[in-house]
Amino acid sequence: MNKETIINKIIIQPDGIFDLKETLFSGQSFRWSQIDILEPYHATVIGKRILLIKEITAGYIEVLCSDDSINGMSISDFIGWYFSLDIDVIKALPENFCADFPEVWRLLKPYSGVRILRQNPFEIIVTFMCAQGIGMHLIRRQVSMIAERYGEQIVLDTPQGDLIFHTFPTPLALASADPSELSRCTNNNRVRAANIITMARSFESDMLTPACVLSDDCPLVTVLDTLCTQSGIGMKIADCIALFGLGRFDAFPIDTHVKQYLWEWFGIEAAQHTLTGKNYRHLQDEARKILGNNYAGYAGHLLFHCWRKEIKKMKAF
DNA sequence: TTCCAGGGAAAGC
DNA sequence: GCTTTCCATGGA
Repeated sequence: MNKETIINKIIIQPDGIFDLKETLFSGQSFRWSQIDILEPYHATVIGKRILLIKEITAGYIEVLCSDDSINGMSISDFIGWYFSLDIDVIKALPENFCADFPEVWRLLKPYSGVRILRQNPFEIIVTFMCAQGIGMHLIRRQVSMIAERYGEQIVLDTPQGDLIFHTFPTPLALASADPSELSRCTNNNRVRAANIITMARSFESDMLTPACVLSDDCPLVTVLDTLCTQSGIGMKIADCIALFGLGRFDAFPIDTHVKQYLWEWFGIEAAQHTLTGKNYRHLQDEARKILGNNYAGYAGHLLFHCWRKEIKKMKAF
């Protein structure tokens, strides 16, 4: 059993002026959880290191970590990269966006602090394979159960007592999992469990990793096509993997909420029709005309949260 | 009981 | 190739 202690306390001051407060952990960050020690923290495990966010204000982020580096980067550099603090997607929107959609612009500006995290590709693939046709709550539960059952336990030694964390399982751990046992972690969905195992074996044998590793050089469509060869990964999930796990901020996933705001906010008529494969691509093209190409997915994610919270009045993130 | 939840794949045209 | 139908599960 690994026992970790917090050895680092670091203050990060983003270059841009983001109001990260409250919005930082929105959405795709399924493995972030609130924990209670003396005051609210947010905690997650990156590789084998534990990361705690102690405080976030408009000007800085205070971070605690169990090591002085992660993935070969200093904690400060890692945080900047991990939270994509270099991206100001509001500024990256096309010039005429504000003039063309003033009401959306007004609603969207407070969401500029929503960050897309550069999360681990394998973890994101598994996470979004768990995300078909079910609610956020159940997605989170599946990911937690998978980590608890197949990940490595890490204990954090704190003055207030031990806290238990789990690393996300390696591809090998899931590749060798028993389907019926894994299905207990996937809402008893055996097909999903089998798909994850098959994917993990592909990942292990480098059938998937080239597209992931080389994604920066790889045309987006090639990355997506490679992902879609896996059973259990369709177009939407492939886009989510590219966006949240491969740093492809041009990938634009379309789900039921995105489809709704594409019609309600931007008047794209095709968004009233069924999401067939052809219509899905068509809607992406239309969205890129409005949001620009390079950060279409990033902007879409802000719009996604803005829509859910401001219009649909949903509380859960 | 019914219907929805950040879809996917098989069957059908 | 594109569209419609079926599938699967938990929770409100």
